[in-house]
Amino acid sequence: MKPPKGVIIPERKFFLRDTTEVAKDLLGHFLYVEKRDGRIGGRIVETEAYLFRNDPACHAARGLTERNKTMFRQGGIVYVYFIYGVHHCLNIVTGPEGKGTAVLIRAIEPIAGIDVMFRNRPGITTLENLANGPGKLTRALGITRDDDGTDLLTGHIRVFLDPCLKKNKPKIVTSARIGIQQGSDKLLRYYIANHPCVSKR
DNA sequence: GGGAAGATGTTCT
DNA sequence: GAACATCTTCCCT
Repeated sequence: MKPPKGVIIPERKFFLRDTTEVAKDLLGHFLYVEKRDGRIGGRIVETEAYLFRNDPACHAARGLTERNKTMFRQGGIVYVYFIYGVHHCLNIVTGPEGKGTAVLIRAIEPIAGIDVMFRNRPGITTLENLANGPGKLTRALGITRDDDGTDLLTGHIRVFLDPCLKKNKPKIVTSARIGIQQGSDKLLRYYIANHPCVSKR
């Protein structure tokens, strides 16, 4: 994929770091998908970390299975799973191979291919509601289990870094993760303060 | 604007 | 058979 003008292309080591660091550092940067309809995507505004060690909410916590095996690959790989019989969720694997940790992308601010996203989300009328939640985001971007295992450094899904954030760091809010029972006491959800596209305050 | 209900594939007990 | 990293619709205030 041809990167947008002025962005920085991350190296593999960006994703091989500590999961909570990656989850925070992804905020404000760009996520793009390029398929039949051209390049669509936007700015990441909300993430959650899933840690494996001591984290029962993490899919990898119960060991390697057919469903979660992608989570045990090296950092920078996309892990997509199907939930509630209805929705897909997009994760970015972090750490070295075999670690079993990942960052859930919970929301983006749409920037490119907005018309395509509206087409993918019939009935939605506002920009804020287009991708402000993990299931909504995958629907808007057209991501399914077929995209599981895509490498963010070479594939049709990419992360690009915004150089402007080095000077203007976004204000990050930390909170408990959403929609889980076990491990809900851990503060592993991160989002950009006062951003309209965050799923929940 | 908010709470309840329903949809429904895949994994695990 | 239950649980699940969710979203939408419907009805109420």
